[in-house]
Amino acid sequence: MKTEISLSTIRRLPIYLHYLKSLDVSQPNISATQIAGALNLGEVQVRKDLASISCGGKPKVGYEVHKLINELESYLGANDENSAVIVGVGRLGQALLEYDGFAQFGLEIVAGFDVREELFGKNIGGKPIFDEKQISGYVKDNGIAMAIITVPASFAQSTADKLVSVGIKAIWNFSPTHIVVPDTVVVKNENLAASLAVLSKQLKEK
Amino acid sequence: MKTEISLSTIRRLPIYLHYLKSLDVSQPNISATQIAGALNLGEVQVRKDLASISCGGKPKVGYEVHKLINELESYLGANDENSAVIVGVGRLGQALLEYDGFAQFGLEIVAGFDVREELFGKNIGGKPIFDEKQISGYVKDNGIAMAIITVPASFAQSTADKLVSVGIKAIWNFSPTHIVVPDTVVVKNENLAASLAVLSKQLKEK
DNA sequence: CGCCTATCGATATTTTTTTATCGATTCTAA
DNA sequence: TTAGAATCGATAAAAAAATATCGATAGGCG
Repeated sequence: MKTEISLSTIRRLPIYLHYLKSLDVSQPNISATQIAGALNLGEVQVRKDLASISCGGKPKVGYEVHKLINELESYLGANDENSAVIVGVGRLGQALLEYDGFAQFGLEIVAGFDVREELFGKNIGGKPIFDEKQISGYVKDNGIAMAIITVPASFAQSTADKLVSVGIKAIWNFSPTHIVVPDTVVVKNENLAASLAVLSKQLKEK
Repeated sequence: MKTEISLSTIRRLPIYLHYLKSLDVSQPNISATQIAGALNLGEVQVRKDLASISCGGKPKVGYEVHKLINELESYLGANDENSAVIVGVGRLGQALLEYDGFAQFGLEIVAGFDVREELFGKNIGGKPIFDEKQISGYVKDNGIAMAIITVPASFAQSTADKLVSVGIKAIWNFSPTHIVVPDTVVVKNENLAASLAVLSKQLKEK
């Protein structure tokens, strides 16, 4: 199927992938009903989501688990632009550099950048840390398209501007501020405090 | 106005709040048009969102900035259940313990829990770290309703089960696994790797 | 083999969210 | 003091997402 896949669907695909991988290998097939039950989703929704990336299951037996995993991985991971850099190697930046779940999606954080001299040349999570001044060269030389911003809020927008100017096309911003970028660039503002506030709000509404 | 506020709207409220706070104090009023322009949203959407929590602005002049901030803060922060604990004091847990943006929403992370003895009694970000065995008592004694899970994936579900059993009502899960909880509990699964994968996907679709 | 059940995929319906339109209100200024 | 522009709030329309319905098909079983 080749219609446009909605963002809501794309967001659920990694969840399916993860769940399928957690299954016992001895289970060759799985039904949408079962997936829906395990993940607390509607079974029709699961079928629709899977229909958008899979070539289909069989009535009564469901989908082949390994085939589905392949299809999900190839959809999510088939991506040339899969390297990212981190700007701002504080606690959070370090946590992300050491986080080992990215590879599952064919993604890799390849380097960190900071302004603090004492970090230059260090290795964190096996990734080198460089002087922030070198970002431009590094990004251009290596054709990097994605960047993660974990600098203090007051530097977030200027960092984003700089990244955009050197050719970054996707930004994941963890600074507690909302950055604005040109339409040609994809940005996800991840405000942790705001997320917790929303959760707290949901809790209260119950 | 007292109609149910949609989750999409609630998610945008912290963004408005943050933006308003970033404004020059000398600006007493602001229009939906201006907010929409700065944040890249539709101006009607901004008006509708604000209408749900504010008692209104005036034509031609817009909204009063300080009043709007108050209204947003009181909506987002007026919450008794505003203390959270963190389970799993690794890099990410530490980063969150030191993160200072939560107070803005009237939220506080009050303690961390881990299984590693060498952490017991330590202070991180001014917050005490305890033995995970003490969670139950702590949560009950202090009436904590929210918990953040930053343990390795393989312990995430069991940690969640335990938290639910001691009375936690909202869980923010950072382990790269999808946890399932009873309907009475609010959960947000925050899979960092999956988020980056989605961003990467969006980038590719362009 | 023929019936029953689980499940798929497609289409239709409902609900939710976003966007557009328009009359009413308030300020500015001639 | 009246014309004009900016902006609000409400209602309507459109778009997107979630959910329900239903015929078709594959396997199990008498």
